[in-house]
Order: sequence, then C-alpha cells, then structure tokens
Amino acid sequence: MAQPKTAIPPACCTLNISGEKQQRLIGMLKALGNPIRFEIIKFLVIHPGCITGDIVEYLPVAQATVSQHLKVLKDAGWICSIIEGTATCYQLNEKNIGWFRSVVEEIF
Amino acid sequence: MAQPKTAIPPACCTLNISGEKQQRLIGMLKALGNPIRFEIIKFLVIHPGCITGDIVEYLPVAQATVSQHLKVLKDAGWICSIIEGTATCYQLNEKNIGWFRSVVEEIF
DNA sequence: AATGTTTATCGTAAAATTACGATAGACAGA
DNA sequence: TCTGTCTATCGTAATTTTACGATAAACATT
Repeated sequence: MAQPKTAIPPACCTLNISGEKQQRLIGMLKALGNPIRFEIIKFLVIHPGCITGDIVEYLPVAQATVSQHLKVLKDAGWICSIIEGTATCYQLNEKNIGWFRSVVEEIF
Repeated sequence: MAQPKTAIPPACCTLNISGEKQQRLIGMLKALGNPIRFEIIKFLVIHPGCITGDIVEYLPVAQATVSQHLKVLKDAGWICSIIEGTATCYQLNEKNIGWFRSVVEEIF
C-alpha cells in the first residue's frame, strides 16, 4: 500500500468496534441523522411521556409521517412507548442512549 | 398537552443544541450512519494517509462508489485530503472529530 | 510525445427514504 | 350502541441515496 510522504500523527480515535455492536451503533447514527427525527428526540427530552398527537402538533409534518419517524426511532433504540388507552406515550430509551454515549466515548 | 399517568424520571440527556451547530452534528451523524462509510473511517484510523485506491482495494464496491462516499465524508467533515501527484491521500479530520466527540459528550 | 496510472465526475439505474391522504382498529365517552 | 378520538399501517408519489460503467483530467513514466 502507498505510504504518505509526510509524517502522520497517531489517530485521534480507535474506532475499535465491529460486528453486531457496530451495526447497532450505525443504526442509531442513521436514525438520528435526520432533522425531523432529531427534533423529535429533542422534544422528548422536554416532554417525556407525551403522546403522538403532541409531536404531530409540534412538527410541520403530517401525522402519518410522524408515526413513521417514531417507528424508525423506536427500532433504532432511541425511544420506547407505552400505550395509554387510545394514545401512545413516548419517552427516551435511556438504557440505549446511555449505551450510545458510552460507545461513542469509548471509540472516539 | 397530555400528561403521563406515571411518574417520568428526569431526562438522561439535555440535547441542548440548535441552529448551525445542530445541522452540523446531524450531517456528521447521517454521513457516519452508513456501513460502507463507517468502514472507510475505520480503515483510515489504521491506514492514515492512504490513497483512494487502497480503500477501493479493501472494500467490496467500485471505485466510483468509493469516491462518492469519500466526498460525502469530506463534506460532512469526517475526513480531509491532500493531493500527491495523481493520487489523493485521505486522513481523518481530527479537529472535526474532536468537535463531534465533545458535542456528543456535552448534549448526551 | 506516447502510454499508463489515479481519481473525480457524469450519466443512469435501482433501491431506499420521506411524505402524504385514506383507512382501519382500539378505546373513551355520551 | 353510537360517535368521536387517537394512532399505526397501507398504498403511493416524489425525492434522495447508492451503485456502477464510462470518461476526462492530471500527473508519471517510458
């Protein structure tokens, strides 16, 4: 392999990760890498346990779209939900968010 | 707004971010939330200053595709490049990666 | 100068994402 | 029961992403 002609300092991060752990991290990164979904997460920090309709009211997108984004965030592990009658209450998945933070701190 | 019927613990993170800073973070998250691009970043940790061809050789995708992913990573701020003759040497953008790490630690 | 190497870009096709309206199921209240 | 509320899902359209081959530009080497 080609070698650089100038000196390269040691890497600033290890990125020592692979397999399922890497896949899980990539899934969380991808899910959060969307402006609408990022806003949903921010909203849930301030309004834990709020229902779908609250998020729909807050965001400039249709109810079906919000529901779709909530599913993506849930599948990626960012949020979890409990059903209250006809409504669904959402909140941050603190366990997984803690995992995300620790992994980022570990490999970056 | 609807209030939850069960007690909600304080949020595990602040996500206190907005505007350009938020946009920049989302851009980095989105760029890294792709398996091929994640592998490129991992490869650059081990092979700093390597050229496009080295990455093409390592990954199971065509040269044009690698070049496209490199552009995405560069635009997002993950990597930077210097031209050496006909080749292009890539390495991690340590300044921006440091920014990413500090922002994640700050808001999560 | 002629040839070979390297890589970014172009054009394009396939796949995935994003967004919306409509709808159905589940529940609450009259 | 009947009506209204809430939300996930379906079907679909528009957009974006991903991937590839072909090509051109820039530099190396002969």
